[in-house]
Amino acid sequence: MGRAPCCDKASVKKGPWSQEEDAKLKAYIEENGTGGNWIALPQKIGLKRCGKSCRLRWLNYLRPNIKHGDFTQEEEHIICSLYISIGSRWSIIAAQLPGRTDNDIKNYWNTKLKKKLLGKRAPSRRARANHELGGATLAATGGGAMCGGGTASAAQALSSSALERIQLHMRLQGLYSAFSCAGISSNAPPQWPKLEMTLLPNRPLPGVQPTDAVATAASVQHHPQSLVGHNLAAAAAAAATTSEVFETEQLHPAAGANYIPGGPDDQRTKLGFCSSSAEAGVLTGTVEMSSASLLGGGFGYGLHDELYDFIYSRCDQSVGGAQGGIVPPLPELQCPDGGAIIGADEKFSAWTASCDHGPDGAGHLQGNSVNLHDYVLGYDQ
DNA sequence: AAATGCGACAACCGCATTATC
DNA sequence: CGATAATGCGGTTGTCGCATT
Repeated sequence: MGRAPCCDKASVKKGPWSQEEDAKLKAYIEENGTGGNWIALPQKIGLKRCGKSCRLRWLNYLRPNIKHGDFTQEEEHIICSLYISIGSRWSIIAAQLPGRTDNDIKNYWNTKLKKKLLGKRAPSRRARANHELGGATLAATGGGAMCGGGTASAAQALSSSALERIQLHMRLQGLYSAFSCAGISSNAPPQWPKLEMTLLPNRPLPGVQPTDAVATAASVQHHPQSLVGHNLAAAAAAAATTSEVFETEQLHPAAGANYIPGGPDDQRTKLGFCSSSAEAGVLTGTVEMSSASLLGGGFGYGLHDELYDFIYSRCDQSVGGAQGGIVPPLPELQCPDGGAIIGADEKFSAWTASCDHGPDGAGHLQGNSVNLHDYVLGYDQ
């Protein structure tokens, strides 16, 4: 026995809403509220719509203070940061962006931000070769090849969302390890994500478990800054916080003398990037984007700047080796059986292979690869 | 000018979770 | 405490408009 339908589909209208329907629904809810029963609501007001459809229409378009389009950089910051951290939990992300709906954010991510972040890299030669040899590829996100040799199921266990997050993480890990390789202290603090700064203080993340991507990636790198410490239960109530609080308490956290509202440092701080001065005490080296320049050292261009520029396509405006917006491709992901590669890139891998990433290899960049198993276990999707 | 491709967005669908009886 | 209903959520699809061929 299947589940009973929520409404009689034969007598329910589908498709775009008319102005009359919108007006009816809006007028009724503004006057009477939803009555706590969306299913019964359309009959009350004479709408031939499913209750779920009414709810969606109200939540996404008719309720007051809804914003559409024109996402700000701050909002992009938060979306990117949270997506990397918690994945496609759009309702949670939406709760951090007053006036935005989960549907809006989801669409914005799928149509713009995802391409911005993941769609810039051409497939590696190896990935192409795998594809030519019959290996399936994850073309949609520009991702690497699936596990080959009959291990496709392992890769299939990863959703595209998880893979996107892996890709983003791997890029970050690649940048992070660049510091280690350049002889910079391996005890350097975690650079990403610093959600403690990005999230509203009173808007913790519900349902974010230690097994989630960031926690996993962070823990295996001895990064204490995972999401684990957040108060998960209070999220729903927290989501009702005003945008003013959001602006004043969250997005302008810097109180130091160097803080310039709206300035570059401001933007970076909002996303959780330390200011270059703040990290100077630990990170005295520099990193550049291209593999060649990574080997050769560079100018005072920090990891956070790199990442910021990466996200906002500013590499071509920056100092150092980044050229023409080219970002360093992903290091490789290796399946547990050691046989297959995800997101391979020869240049970057060759470079990382030359680095010593520490004694306890599990979960670290190991030579030119990372054990996929660590990630598979960490994802819940 | 027509055909085609593509991006953006609104809406639907089905599953999971929560509330109620 | 289990069954059922209602709601919430994320993935997917459909449609429209614009750009390109």
